[in-house]
Amino acid sequence: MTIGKLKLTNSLTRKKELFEPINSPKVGMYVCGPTVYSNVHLGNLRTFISFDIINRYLKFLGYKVRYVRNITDVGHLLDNGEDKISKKARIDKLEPMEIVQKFTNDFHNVMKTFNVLPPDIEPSATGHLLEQIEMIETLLSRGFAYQANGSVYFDLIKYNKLHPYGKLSGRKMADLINQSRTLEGQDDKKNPLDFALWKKAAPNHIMKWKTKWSYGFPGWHLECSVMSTKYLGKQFDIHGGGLDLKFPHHDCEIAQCLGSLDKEPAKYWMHTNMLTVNGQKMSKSLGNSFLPWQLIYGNHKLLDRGYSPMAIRFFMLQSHYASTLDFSNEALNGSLKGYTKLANGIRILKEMIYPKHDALNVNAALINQISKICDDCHNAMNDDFNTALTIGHLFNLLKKVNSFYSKQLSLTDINQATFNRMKTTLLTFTEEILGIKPEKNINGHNLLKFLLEDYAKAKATKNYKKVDLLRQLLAEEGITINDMKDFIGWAYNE
RNA sequence: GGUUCCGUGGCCGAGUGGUUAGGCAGAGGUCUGCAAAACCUUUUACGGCGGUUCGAAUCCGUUCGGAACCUCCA
Repeated sequence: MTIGKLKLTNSLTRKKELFEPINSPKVGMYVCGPTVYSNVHLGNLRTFISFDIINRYLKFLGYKVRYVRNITDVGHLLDNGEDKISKKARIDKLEPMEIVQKFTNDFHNVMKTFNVLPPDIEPSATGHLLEQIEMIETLLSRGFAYQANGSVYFDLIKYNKLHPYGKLSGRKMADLINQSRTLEGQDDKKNPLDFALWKKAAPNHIMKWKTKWSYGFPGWHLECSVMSTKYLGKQFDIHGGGLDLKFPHHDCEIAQCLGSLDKEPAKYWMHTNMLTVNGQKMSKSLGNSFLPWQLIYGNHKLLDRGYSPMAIRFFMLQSHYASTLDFSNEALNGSLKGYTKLANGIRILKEMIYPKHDALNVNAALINQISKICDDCHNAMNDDFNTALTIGHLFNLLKKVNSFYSKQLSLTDINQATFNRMKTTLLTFTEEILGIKPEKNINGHNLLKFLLEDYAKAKATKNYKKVDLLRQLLAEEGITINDMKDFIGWAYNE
């Protein structure tokens, strides 16, 4: 066996571990989704593309994955205690649910545009208020929470006596207490580190629900604990999110789950790294973030041009999810060219058929080489979903395909089984696992065929004026004509 | 200050003890009416210093530089 087993980096242990699901072949995966008070930006997109790959690859390996990705539609507070969605609703004079719907729609459009598969369940915080209230009650009854002025807070000092708080991010309570910052409206807390489970709403607050504690709303961390538990059980396999959620959000989730259920919620924690611009994290507050649409259409002052969604997806997959990825025109241009090369190769490969022949010239070395590259692709994905390395191997395979196409290598040198494996591997990894799908489709294949025949005739009669004209006309339609040794080929332009 | 991480060739970006990552760009070649595409060959490399080792980009120490988190963030 030359193909190994799946390993992934577990943020909880900081080690690369063999992936062993709790109830194989079932796999439960929870990923923190967006807060829908504005458009998702490119950095958010990177995270969701990364988990899309993980979802796709786990399914490819035959696991029965239940992928849950939430929509946060309440509970994210600003420094002054106002809810992000409430604030946007107040400014735009809209119902909070109109804000939520608008940006949820945008989020879904972006996901679809970038070929991100939808999750199996996409729960929202406001749809799970009863469950959240129940968890608060459990925490209160177990003594890990306390009421103060209509709000309920998680008692971290008490919790920390039983379970170390901050183990995911490597923080210690003593250090945290020394460094905590005083925020507005936190006078009710026993300890500044305690976080809200339920927050009493100010009179002008629009999003609020009646409970025995107050008219109020749930704290942000609570929804993820509640919804992951509800749909995946007390313990599930993978919990993911952006690196910036590791602390405090994910440490708080662990505290809520352990505090109410006595179980570690997730076996493996996975964190995706940040997209950077000139070495700095892309974020809304720094003003260096791009919207996906701006990148597609090229309408941003930092952009030289627009890039197609698949070129952008390819760009992101050329790095590992746990590394930062720096964003620049130069890097994007490089990826665009690489992507175009891959897309053209895929088109050629789809039309390539193994010829009928007497297999006399079988080249064992070539067969071994091709099968090794196919193994390499699997092993690269098995190594913590290393898409960058996988793409490297796919290009090695692509070279073979192109060599067969241009007849620099002959298909009669390999047997049918090798041909089939080469074809299946390249197509499956590119389209199913990496989710890179063809963007351009030529309508009017017959017309193209006719023009290429005409072109060939013009060439044969050395009518170069016509030859050049046909080349130019087709170039304007996005097609490059390639004169091959004994036939006329074509490819997509960038 | 605490926690975590990074520094690879012109650009992006894998690799973690010995053997070509890959893409883009550059050079040469095959092919070509000229091109283009493709393929082949090829230049530029592991921040500095010290250590471990037969051997280090990879391990250890140190130093310089950069980033993220500690406030909402994917």
